[in-house]
Amino acid sequence: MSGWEDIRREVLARIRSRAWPLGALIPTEATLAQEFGVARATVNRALSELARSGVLERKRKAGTRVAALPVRKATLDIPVIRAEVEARGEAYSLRLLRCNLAQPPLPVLARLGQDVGDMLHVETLHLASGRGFVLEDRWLNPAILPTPLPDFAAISANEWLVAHISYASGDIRFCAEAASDAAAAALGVAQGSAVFVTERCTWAPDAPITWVRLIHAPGYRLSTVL
Amino acid sequence: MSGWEDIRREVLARIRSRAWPLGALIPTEATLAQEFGVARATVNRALSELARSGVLERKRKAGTRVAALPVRKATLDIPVIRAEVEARGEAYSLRLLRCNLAQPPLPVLARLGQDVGDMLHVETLHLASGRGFVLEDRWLNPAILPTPLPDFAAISANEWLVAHISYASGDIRFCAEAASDAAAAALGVAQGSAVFVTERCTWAPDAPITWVRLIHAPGYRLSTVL
DNA sequence: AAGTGGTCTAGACCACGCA
DNA sequence: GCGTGGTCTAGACCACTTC
Repeated sequence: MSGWEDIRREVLARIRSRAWPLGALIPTEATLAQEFGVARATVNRALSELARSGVLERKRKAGTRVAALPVRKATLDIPVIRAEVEARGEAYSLRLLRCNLAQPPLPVLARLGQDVGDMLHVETLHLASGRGFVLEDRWLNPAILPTPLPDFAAISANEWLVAHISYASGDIRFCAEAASDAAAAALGVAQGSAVFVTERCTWAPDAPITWVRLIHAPGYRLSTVL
Repeated sequence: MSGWEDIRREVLARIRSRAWPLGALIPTEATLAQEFGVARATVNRALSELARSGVLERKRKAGTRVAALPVRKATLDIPVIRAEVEARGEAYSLRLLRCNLAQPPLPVLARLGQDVGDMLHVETLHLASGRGFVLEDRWLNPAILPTPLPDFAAISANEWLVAHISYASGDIRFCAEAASDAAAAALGVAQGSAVFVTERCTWAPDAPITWVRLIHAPGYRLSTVL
């Protein structure tokens, strides 16, 4: 009954009960360690976790305070599309719509921040039980690809990348858009339907890897627990 | 040069270079501690962080392996709406559109999982520099509210809650929808526009607190780094 | 300068989950 | 069983930040 999770719970209880009001300084790690009868490292673990989830704000010398305007931090799981489809108990398949070298449009270049000349343009339709699930529009830096090219009709670019260029850094954005005619046709929905769009950019330490836009079929939801 | 972050970097490098292939077992903490010349706790910290971000999968006795089908984990910051508007350098204001007791509709009850009778229905329009930014449709459990009621025309329900019922648990979902006529009118956009919708549910340990739907004006984006 | 959190160590015990 | 990761301890040093 005095693991770091117990201490975390107790600290949370004091915050909820207003014993430690929003914005207030709380006692130092050393003090709490003595009070709870544990090592300072244990208190540190509990408080660090709370800081990570946005409940506390910690600064050296300044001490630890209860976040005044809490920024909740939620963790999203971003699986590869095939895993996502199979997790729903549906059969996954894909259709390669396009795969050719071309000059990427300006918005893509702008997001990648670097012009590497022609890039490989790959369009893939991901299907769940034969119905359109996600339309993927991707630009790949050819410098990171092997020759001959992987067969993107057999393994999605998505999946090839995680298996071969794994663990790059990048950013991700989500927004809502009206489906373009082409996207609506590919997904088999009414043109102009509201669709959920994921846009991702990834870089190797030195060069851009890929820019990708995923247009999800209507009804798609992203969810997580707080 | 041998903090846990250095070890984390080195492990990531070995994974990227395929010295440790996807799905493979990696050496035990004790072994790596010896190899790197650090305490086991330091290796543990590095590997735990990598497991948290989805790069490694760890199990007692079974050991640590490189994730075969990595599920990237991204962290989302979910700020209070006012902070979000002000972070864009715009002036925040709000308009209270509705605040009355009523029986919540079935979908809301279903999500809350418990019927507490009439709930307080609060509709708020959040404005950024006078333009519609978010339309908030909220149902509150009156049992958690003080009497007299907080003045939701002065402080948004959103903000009142984080200040008074802070750090509850809940879940959150994001999706794209076509704006309803009422929502489109309130936000001043064309009816049927694609809008980004956030739906959140929060519970106290014993009773539901609130269900809320945020309809964001077109152009809204949720973003984070991977 | 001094106080606070961040990290590291060396050792220990425990909980889980394979065999 | 028994090997592995998960956690705890007591102590130490360091880095950052405010004073």
